[in-house]
Order: sequence, then structure tokens, then C-alpha cells
Amino acid sequence: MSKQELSIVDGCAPAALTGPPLGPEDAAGLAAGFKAVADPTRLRLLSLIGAHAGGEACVCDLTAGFDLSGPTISHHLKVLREAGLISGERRGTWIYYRVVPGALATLAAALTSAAHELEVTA
Amino acid sequence: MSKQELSIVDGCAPAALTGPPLGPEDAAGLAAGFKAVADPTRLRLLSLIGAHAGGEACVCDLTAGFDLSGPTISHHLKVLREAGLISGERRGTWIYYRVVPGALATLAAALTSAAHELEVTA
DNA sequence: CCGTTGCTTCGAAGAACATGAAGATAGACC
DNA sequence: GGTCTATCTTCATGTTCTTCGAAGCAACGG
Repeated sequence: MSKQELSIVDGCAPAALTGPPLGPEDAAGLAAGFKAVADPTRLRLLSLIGAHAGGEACVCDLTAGFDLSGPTISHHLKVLREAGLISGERRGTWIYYRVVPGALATLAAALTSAAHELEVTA
Repeated sequence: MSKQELSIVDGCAPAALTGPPLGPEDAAGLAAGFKAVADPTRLRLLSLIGAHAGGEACVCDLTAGFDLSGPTISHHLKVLREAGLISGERRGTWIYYRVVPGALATLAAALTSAAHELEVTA
């Protein structure tokens, strides 16, 4: 088996921590998404891209804000891309990355639904 | 004491992926929270505890739903506890765990604020 | 056509993590 | 008090992740 691309928005499954006890498959898909975000570098990358003018940034803008080598930034970008959280587009010399809004919202929804239910229960 | 307890609700920092470009410290704290959730076992653990009657469950109820050994479940419970996502209380023979609602909401807020801003921008 | 710049992939070293086996602790029951 | 069950804590091991350097494509300018 090669490298399977686990995307958050794959089957648009409404996986959440509430309701049904969450089967192993849903848990694995959700965990893959959180794992992509569970890194300070990737979190800042996401933040930097989102905060940039126009909602998109080229890699040269990103590497400037870190004390990491180019290949390392590229690696984290790839992880984010394979998780379906960002999308890259080549325009001339530079490649511009932008955040995919739906993926972030899906991840947040799994958490908020659980938090909401808990508040109601409490 | 080398092992520092990284709790999501530590300094109630309003860290989010939006607004300021997210400094290294905030990113690290946020990443620690997501890392605790970035595991299928812990995600299901969280789901199981939340879905249980009364919002709390003892370890014996939890281990039944997994193909993992007791110590392994205990380990994941410890990670969740140190991240401030759950709290355990001993009542007689069993220890009952319950989900801390605020921590989950804090994590979700960091994602939702970013997703919301992106939708508005788009 | 050739050199430069931007970004990615390949390969590898080191650290961190998940898991299980064995031992230790806390409470319940006789 | 003694023993049993339930849970937690080390310790060891195999796997995965992070990071870097070197090499490989793609686009621009001479």
C-alpha cells in the first residue's frame, strides 16, 4: 500500500463527537485532520496564509517568518495540502497557497457540537 | 520536574488563527491541544465519555470498547487529562472521567474564527 | 542556450509517540 | 488483617514524525 491521501472533506461525513459513539473509521478520518493541525509550524503557516492580503501567500512570504529550512516548510505545506486544508496554485514564478474554508469548518464542527451538547447536559 | 502540564485553558489566551499572525507561543499551546485530539483512540475515548449516561464513565466502561490493553487506555486518558480536556474523579472502586466543556470549545473557537473570517473574505 | 531563482522530492539522522508487560498503589470485601 | 479487583506507573520496543542537506523540475532573464 502506498501513501493514501486522507482528506477531511472526503466523503463529507458528518462525523462528530456527539450522538453515536463514533466508530473507528470516523475517528481515524477526524484524527488525520487534527494531526495535520497539531503542529505549531503548520498552525502558524495556516495563520500566515489566512492573514495575508487576499487570503493567499506564496512560499517565499512564508519561509521568511520561520527559522526553518525551505524543504521543511515545503514538507509542512504538503501535509496541509494532502489533508485538504490548503490548495496551491502556480501563477508564473510563484506558487500561491490559500486556505480551504470548508475543511477548517468541518474540523471545528466536530468539536463545537460536542462542546455544545456538554454545556446543555451540564 | 521536567514534565510540564500544558493545559488548553491555562491562561485563557484567546489564541486564534485569525487576526494577528499567531506567535510561536500561542501556536505551541494550541498545537498541544490539537495533538491530544489527533489520535483515533483519544477521539473515541472523548466521544464515549461524552455519550455515556450522565456525561461520565469509568475506565472499565471505556476499555470494553477497544482492542487495546488497560495500560494503553490509561496512557491515553493521562494525555487527555494533562491537556485539560477531561477530569477524573475517584468514587469508591472506580474512577469516573468527564469531559471539560471549556477546553473543547476553546479549541473549536480557534478553528471557527478562522473559517468564519475566510468565508467573509471569500 | 545557459544561469539564476523558487519550490519540490529524495534520503537519512534524531526525537517523540503508541503500545504492551511487569510492578506498584488504592479501595472493597471477608 | 488478608486478599482480591481496579487503576496507575515505570520500563522497553517498534513505529512514526520532524528536520535537514542534496538533488531534481519549472519559470524567468540574459
